[in-house]
Amino acid sequence: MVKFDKAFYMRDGITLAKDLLGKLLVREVNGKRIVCRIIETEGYIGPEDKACHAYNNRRTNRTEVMFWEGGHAYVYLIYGMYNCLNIVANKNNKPEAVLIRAVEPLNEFEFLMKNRNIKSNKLKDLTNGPGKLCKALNITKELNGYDLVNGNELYILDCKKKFEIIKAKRINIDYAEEYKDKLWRFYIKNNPFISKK
DNA sequence: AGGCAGATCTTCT
DNA sequence: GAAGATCTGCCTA
Repeated sequence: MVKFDKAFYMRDGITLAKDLLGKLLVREVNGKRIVCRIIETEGYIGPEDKACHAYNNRRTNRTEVMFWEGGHAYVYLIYGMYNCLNIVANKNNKPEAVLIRAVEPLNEFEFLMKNRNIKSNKLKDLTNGPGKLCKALNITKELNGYDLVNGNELYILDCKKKFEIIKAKRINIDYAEEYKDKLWRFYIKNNPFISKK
């Protein structure tokens, strides 16, 4: 299996959101190598997307990484408690990113359980949400700006497995006016690890 | 099966 | 000072 090169990430955020489905997200930490399949994503494309943190080219400490060229990790804290992992897309100064909303764990289940520390012992509760998967995979703001092309702590591998893609509205962006109804959420049909519906 | 409160804190106005 | 790309446990039915 092949690690993606820069060119894979240097495309628009919607195309990348679709193309990341089914690919393998790899996290190396504590001497372990955790492999997950990406099941659900959302595209955010500044500056015109009102749901995007970089709407109207808003460039701040937080959104800075979105303006970098594709292939970096954008990790931010949400609701004071949870981290969310995004994959930066497109070229330099095109603030676009793909939110990873859900993944399917393929190994190291006990490690993920321990990180999550919840009552449920169901496998599907481990990583079926953006905050959940970050906690399970030990992804924090230390990885903000991380280079997915050259790094070995977090990266993405190709996978040729086939599946059907469902398009849907993005989640929890009611403030985004006409952009809240864009079908920029994508997930793999019939996969049990979807975050909602 | 669905609704709700609470946890918790960075970011930007 | 308010809001937010969320999640969990507890409650009712």
